[in-house]
Amino acid sequence: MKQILTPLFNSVFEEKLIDEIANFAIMHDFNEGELIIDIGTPLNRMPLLIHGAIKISREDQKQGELVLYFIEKGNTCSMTLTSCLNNTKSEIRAKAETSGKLVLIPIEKMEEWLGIYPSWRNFIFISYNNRLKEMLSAIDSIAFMSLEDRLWSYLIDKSKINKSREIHCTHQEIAFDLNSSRVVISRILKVFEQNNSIQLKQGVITLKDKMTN
DNA sequence: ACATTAATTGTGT
DNA sequence: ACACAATTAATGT
Repeated sequence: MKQILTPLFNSVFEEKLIDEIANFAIMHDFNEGELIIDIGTPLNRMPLLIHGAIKISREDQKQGELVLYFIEKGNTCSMTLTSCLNNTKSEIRAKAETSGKLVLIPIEKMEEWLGIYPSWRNFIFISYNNRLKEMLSAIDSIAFMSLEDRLWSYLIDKSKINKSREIHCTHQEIAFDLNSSRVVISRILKVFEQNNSIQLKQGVITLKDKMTN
């Protein structure tokens, strides 16, 4: 397991810490679409993503789902961190966007390491900050951005994550992620297509224009 | 290769 | 938001 961890984390963690992780963490492979954490599940391990991407979303009282952000390799989800530390249940849902691999770290260890390894402390702290920022922009997008803009950044996010200009999913699924209706998404996508920033096929959306990195 | 069906997407009200 | 039309993909014969 160490061989897998080292290339990703050797610039972040000291070697001794990587050894510790290798000793105590459990490796888990997952497939696209797999539900990794659901709302209300108690958390006894902290996930650390190795490959692939995970979609973090929140659910409304009724049926509405709303995507908060995506996690990429080398990161963890700070919402889960909070839940782990407080020993509370998950407030979010984590679903695999692509297939991938993650390691699960027991809570006791993650707490123990906080006191021992500065690099670990740092990592947790940075993760918190990053996610907090993403949360803020998620809030902004809901509160202030038009659906059109939200959809656009959603597309950009997806293409970044899959490292491809091709996004493979139906309008229905997007609508679900953005907590909107399919018809609306279709209409906006149609506009994007007419603006020549997108190409539309059934089940596939291709970004043509600039990458707004 | 063609017909049938289901799923996805487009449009008007 | 809804209903329905049109298009595309999947499946059987």
